[in-house]
Amino acid sequence: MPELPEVEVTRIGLLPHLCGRRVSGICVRSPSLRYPLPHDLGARLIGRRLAGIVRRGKYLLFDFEAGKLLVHLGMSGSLRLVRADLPPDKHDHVDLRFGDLALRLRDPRRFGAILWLGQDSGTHSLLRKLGVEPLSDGLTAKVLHEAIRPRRAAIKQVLMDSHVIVGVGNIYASESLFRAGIHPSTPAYRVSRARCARLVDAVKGTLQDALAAGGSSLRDFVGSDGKPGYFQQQYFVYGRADLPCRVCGAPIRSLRQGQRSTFYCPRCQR
DNA sequence: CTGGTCACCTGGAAGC
DNA sequence: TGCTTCCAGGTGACCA
Repeated sequence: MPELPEVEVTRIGLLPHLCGRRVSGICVRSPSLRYPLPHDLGARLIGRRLAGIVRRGKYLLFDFEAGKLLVHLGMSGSLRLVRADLPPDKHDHVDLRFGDLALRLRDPRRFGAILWLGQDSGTHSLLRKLGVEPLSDGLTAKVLHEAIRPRRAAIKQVLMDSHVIVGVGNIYASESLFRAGIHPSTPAYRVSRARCARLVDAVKGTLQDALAAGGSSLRDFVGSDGKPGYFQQQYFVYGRADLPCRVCGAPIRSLRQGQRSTFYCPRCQR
């Protein structure tokens, strides 16, 4: 599920409930996710006050002042707030307890991650080489154009490269290219400056719309089923192979790029 | 450096 | 019904 909008919706949903509260206990039910879980999580966290939650790309950083807890949701992860006495599901791997509330990580595929970063959070290898934040002023046509100029790979794959731009996953890469009218197989270096400008607007617009769709249903975040609404979003092309393009009616096509499926409209995207 | 492929893991849907 | 195969929203490691 989680691309940037879902991660951000999660962050915004958690913040008002947890900020300023202290960890009263932890429960680890699985030895490892993508990486082994820190063995000393309890010692690091219990009694610590959560000062804030920031997002970098698809990483959430829980700021406990003494250090930061990095959480990544992988392909199938979700974070929910539940009553601490709610029995865990099979794939509920970790609880961080804040009094009678528990922040519960569920991740069936276990591609997610929890790491303790200590003080040097900015220099951690997972974060150091990340690209520009798409919703920040740092992403401009000029920046994108220069970043992709040396790249011969398909624009769709470069768009998903987190060392170029963070947070654009498989769904929103297809959606953004549709909005920009760019064919996903176009070699990145051949995307002109003018088309980079369209693409920048498309990426920002796509992510912002998804964010708005998710944010609009955040009311029930606590104790909810963990699906804060972003599934209602209507995609232009993703998952719509053979269906008519919502703009021109031509059948949407799909192809494989780097073992991922891509969807596009052969008439709207050149 | 770059681009291509693989691996990690589980579950749901489709095919036979 | 039951077995097999394919596919899934991420990303780092490894190779040429």
